[in-house]
Amino acid sequence: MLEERRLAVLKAIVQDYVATHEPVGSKGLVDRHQLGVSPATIRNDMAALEEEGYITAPHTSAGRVPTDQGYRLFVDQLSQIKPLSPAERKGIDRFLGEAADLDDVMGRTVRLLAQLTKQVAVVQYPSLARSHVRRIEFIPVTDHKLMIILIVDSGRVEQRIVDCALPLQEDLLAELRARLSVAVSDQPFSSIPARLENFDQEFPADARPLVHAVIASILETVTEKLDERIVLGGTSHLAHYNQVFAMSIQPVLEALEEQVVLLKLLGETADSQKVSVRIGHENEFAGLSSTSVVTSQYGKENAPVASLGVVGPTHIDYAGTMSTVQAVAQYVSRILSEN
Amino acid sequence: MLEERRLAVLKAIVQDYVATHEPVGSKGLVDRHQLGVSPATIRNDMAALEEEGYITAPHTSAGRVPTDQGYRLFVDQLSQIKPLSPAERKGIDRFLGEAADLDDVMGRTVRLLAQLTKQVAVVQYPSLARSHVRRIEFIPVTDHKLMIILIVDSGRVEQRIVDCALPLQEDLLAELRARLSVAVSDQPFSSIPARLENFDQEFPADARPLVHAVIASILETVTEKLDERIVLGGTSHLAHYNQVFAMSIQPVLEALEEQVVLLKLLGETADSQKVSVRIGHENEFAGLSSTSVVTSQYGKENAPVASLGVVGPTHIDYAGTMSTVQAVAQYVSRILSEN
DNA sequence: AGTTAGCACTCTCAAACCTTGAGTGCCAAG
DNA sequence: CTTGGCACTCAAGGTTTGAGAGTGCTAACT
Repeated sequence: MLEERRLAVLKAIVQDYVATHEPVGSKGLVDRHQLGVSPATIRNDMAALEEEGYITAPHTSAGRVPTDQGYRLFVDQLSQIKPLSPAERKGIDRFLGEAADLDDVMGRTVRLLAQLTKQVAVVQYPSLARSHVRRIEFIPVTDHKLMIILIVDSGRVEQRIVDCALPLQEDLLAELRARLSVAVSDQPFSSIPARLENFDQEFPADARPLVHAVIASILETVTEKLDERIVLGGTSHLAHYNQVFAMSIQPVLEALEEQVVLLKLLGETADSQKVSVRIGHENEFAGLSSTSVVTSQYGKENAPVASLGVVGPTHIDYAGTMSTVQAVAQYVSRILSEN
Repeated sequence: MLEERRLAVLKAIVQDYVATHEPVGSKGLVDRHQLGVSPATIRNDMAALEEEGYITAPHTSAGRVPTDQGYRLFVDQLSQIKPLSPAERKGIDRFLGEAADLDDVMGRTVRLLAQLTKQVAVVQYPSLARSHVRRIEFIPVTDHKLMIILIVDSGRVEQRIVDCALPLQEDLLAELRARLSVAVSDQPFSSIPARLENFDQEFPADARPLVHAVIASILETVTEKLDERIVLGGTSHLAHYNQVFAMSIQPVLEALEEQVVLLKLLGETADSQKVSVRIGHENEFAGLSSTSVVTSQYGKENAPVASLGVVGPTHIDYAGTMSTVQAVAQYVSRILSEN
């Protein structure tokens, strides 16, 4: 009985605060919600909630504001993902459906997410680490230079140029390509280092320099280039908080400029198809300690290839944002699998 | 005589205002600069300068602030590009010298520019429109799918996949590649549409579908993909102005998110090796009307391939910024020509 | 002529002060 | 356990005041 109402009060507080961005008091609560009790009773509940750390008062005589912990409880137990309206779904479908190549898909996705949520959107390119090599090709550029092209199943194409001490020999290249093809085709990137471990043993000694150079280059691509690509959008929405809310966006902008931070942000997405939410101080990075991050993975059912999401203030509309992120992730998954 | 001192006064005002970001008064001017006259005399000059529109007073009893027109005069006549210190040159050299591939060069450049100038940095990838095709290659992906790879002299590699109605024939492809090679190798992109105009005539009728598809795809790459790539960095520096100066960064962030705007910004760079400066309202876009843009082209001596620059407040350190932008552009040019 | 000192005037900024109102916590009664 | 009543607290907004910075003007000086 009492427990139940307290949760209802917390829910109402979060909803009101998200809507108005102003501390919410007991009077307003009973006005705007059918709680069936008087403000005084609500005050008692609020005192209890504050005691337990779910809400806090900015100062003696203001209303209450949810804490990170309060939002957490709200997200975990009190909010349900609301399905998008058919119109929204159709809009997403149409906008993303027009995309031509991978770059286009990523670009459109980030703009779409930013626009729908009115927040900063973050979209990661399909991760090489979780992709498979589809093909490998060589293009001799000059006598001593070879371009290696890796075609990846997610649609990405990686290329790299190798400098070789000795002139390239066509037949050797063909041989190398054939064997490499067998060795790495349709294999996950993560398994490639192991697969190429003793690869050079199959070749005669005089072919080793070239083989080594090529393998080294591939390994470099496979490991180094794993610093994935990320696109960002909607940063101008940040300026809004700055004015309305008294919070500096500098640290946030700084964090968003760091690829490393973004990668970790998206990388920490729970390994499930569900949407993941990190609230305020749950974020590892100090600069993001007053923001919430809503992410989801996309890709095949059980084999996500990357993540996307949005970064917003902690007083974000969790239900709406979560559903949008989830929907967009699903659409991107579908579009990618169609190619 | 009188003209000369007035200019000196304007110069001093700009310098002081850039340094302090506060309106500068007659008293402070004579204190900080050796003008050899009394404040009262300066006041007369200031009144004249205001009359002519070079400076303005925020309110009755504050000092003066340069107008866009004032900055313009300062940049054109009163400031000289100061050479970088050897230490700075060395720093640039070392940092950019480590770059591996084109992506790396661009990424490092934008970070470097942002860090050196403490402003938002904008770097455009070498423009395809001003590049030359170095090679063209085909990779059959499936029976009906062909990947076309364009290797560009600036280091970019463009790829595109063509869907073909008929199965691909190896010999036809080889033939096509050979002829295309002759037709477009070492030619500027801009000339390609013309060169491919009647290209299909050389082939037998039954080969036309494939030839058409390939040509269409190349033309598409050549024209559509011309929406160039641009990287952005140092946006967090914007937050600083927001706090110190009372100017909203929202419109600026919005403008910076629009590829189109950025492209135009960089595209308008004067066609010379010199640094170009656009001040305040000289910028076409309303969102950037309180910012200054300092850009320079980079590339070969007489054949620039793209532009880079920074976006900052109108009260930016023009001399320092211009020299930094110029130096970075030169280094990037050198590094690119080395490959 | 051009330059200077002197002076009255204007206007912003910051501090001090007051008032208002929202919201709380507690208590005693239902 | 709930509720109405009441005293209390505190932030926010408005007003007043004083100080300070800077200007424009005039009259005298070189």
